[in-house]
Amino acid sequence: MRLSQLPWNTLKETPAEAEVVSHQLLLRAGLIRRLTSGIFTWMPLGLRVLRRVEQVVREEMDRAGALEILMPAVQPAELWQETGRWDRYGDLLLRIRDRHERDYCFGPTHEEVITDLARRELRSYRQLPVNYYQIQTKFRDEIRPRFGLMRAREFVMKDAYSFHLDQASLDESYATMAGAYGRIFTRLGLRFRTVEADSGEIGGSRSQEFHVLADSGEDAIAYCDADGYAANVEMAPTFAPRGPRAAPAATLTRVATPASRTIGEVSGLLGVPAQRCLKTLLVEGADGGLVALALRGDHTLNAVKAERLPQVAKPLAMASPERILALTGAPTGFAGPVGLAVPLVADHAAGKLADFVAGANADGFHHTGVNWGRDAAEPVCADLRNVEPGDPSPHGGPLQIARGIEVGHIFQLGTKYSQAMKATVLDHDGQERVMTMGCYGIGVSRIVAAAIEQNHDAQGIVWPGPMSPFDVMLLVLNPKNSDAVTAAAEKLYLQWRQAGLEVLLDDRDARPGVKFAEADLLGIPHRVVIGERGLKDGVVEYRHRRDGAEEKVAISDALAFLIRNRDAGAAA
RNA sequence: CGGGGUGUAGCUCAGCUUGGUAGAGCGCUUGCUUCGGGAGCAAGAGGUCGCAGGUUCGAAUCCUGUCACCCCGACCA
Repeated sequence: MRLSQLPWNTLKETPAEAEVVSHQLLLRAGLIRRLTSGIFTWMPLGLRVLRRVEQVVREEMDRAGALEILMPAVQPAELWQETGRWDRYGDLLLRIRDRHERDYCFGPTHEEVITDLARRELRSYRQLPVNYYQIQTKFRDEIRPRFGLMRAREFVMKDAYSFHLDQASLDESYATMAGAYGRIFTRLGLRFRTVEADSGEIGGSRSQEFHVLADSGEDAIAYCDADGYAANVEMAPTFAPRGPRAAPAATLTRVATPASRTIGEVSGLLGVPAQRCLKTLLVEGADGGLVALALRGDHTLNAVKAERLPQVAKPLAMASPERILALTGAPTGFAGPVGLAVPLVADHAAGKLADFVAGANADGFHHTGVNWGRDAAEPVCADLRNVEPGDPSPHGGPLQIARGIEVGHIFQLGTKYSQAMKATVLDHDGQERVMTMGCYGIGVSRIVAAAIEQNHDAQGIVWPGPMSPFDVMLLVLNPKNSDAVTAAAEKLYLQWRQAGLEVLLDDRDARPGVKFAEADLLGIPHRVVIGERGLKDGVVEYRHRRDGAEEKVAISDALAFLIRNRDAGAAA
């Protein structure tokens, strides 16, 4: 493609509406344009990125035996009423009415459509298993679209649905998909982690998320490189510290701690590290009373875990200051286990504390030298806290915590939809059997944003080779000044393309500085500069976008050199 | 939906408090000079100041309504 033929507008300044880097750079590099909140146009260069991602996804899905179809974007309400989601899905569903006053929605997902298709098409167990997929535009009417492509309302998604006679077959396809997903993100050149997701709903159902690692990610992931464990921080369990609790050594003492409500303040005032302070949180109980949750001062409460306690009301709700005052006789910040008249559950780590500091249930007072079993009842212990870096994983290795952007999710649906929609086949014995389903999604357009979040610098985007809009950017310096340079550039452009390289030729009559700056902004990994200077010596200058080191390459060697570098980048 | 903020040229923003009919930088057009990291000079084009009412001799500016967008929260594969 020739830049001289392309109306390509870059922005030197950051548009005010863009909050995150990926959004800023996508706009500045002229890859997308916003039409309205959460809805974007893909510009020529941006669309090439999207298409490359799609292509990798498509190839790996095909390789894994999935069958590509394309379902309608607009879906009739009747199907959604069958599964009950017409009412349950809520405002996320964009509803449309046609001229006959019939209700439709713009599909936010396609379980209903695919299950309807399956019940019509699939009749015999001999046709199973089957895995259909599509790459489609979806619409979810997000309450608050934000972060550009990261949480857009209209977005491109690859969704796949598999149908099986039994769980064993589903397990097999699920594993195949997990493998395919790993290959997809690896091929795209992204650093990612596969994490175990919530599998609480139906017994036996499994679910894994694929996260691109980036500091700006919305999800926190705990992982261990040593043993391969990875999970969403909400899901990662913590374990009781090994060994017995230290024996009480200090005496229970009431100390004045005026206006010290936070662990930080109390710890600072008394000179006791936060690890030896007890954080006593009061929450609404399932029976209408209050429940105390005790954590070590340096730990934080995990709401998901807390909600699993039978004593605790769902959803988790902190007690109001009024109820805390009524119970403890003190404002918030002074609660403690000594003499507290409500059930108490301690985190495993908090339960191992001895001679610790805790609130005295009196305004402006704490206790030091508190000990379980002596000053307060021996606590019921449970896993209540978020994992911290360095905590052991379930496999034993030390955990690290990183932020991630969810770009893929696979899960076993079971018979949730097939049951509701009576999607059955005849089994070997001629009996009707409800099919078991799996469901596998990839946020294709979100991958584009995630890739930028993970790969950028002060100059602009640094595309991973496989998803760059072009393999090579050929930058011609001052073409107007030299017919020889122009001729040499044209020759290379033709030759390289014939050899299968995708080349973006900057043949514009623009100043070199502009070309360099815009090339960096666009972020094509391999940049070749051809100018009068080098041409005299028969060389062009090569620079890799990420490394930044320039090297001169003989024009005659350039093609082989580029192909080698491109393939090395794709393999890495 | 609750809270906050912003709508002025393609983009980033000033002007609004204290009403007098619109500005800067970037971008765009033309010319000259320049030409290896977002050039310089000169001359231009471009805005019913989101929209609708109202107050006023006069409204970008004050008032009311409305729409859009952004941020925080709740919510959410």
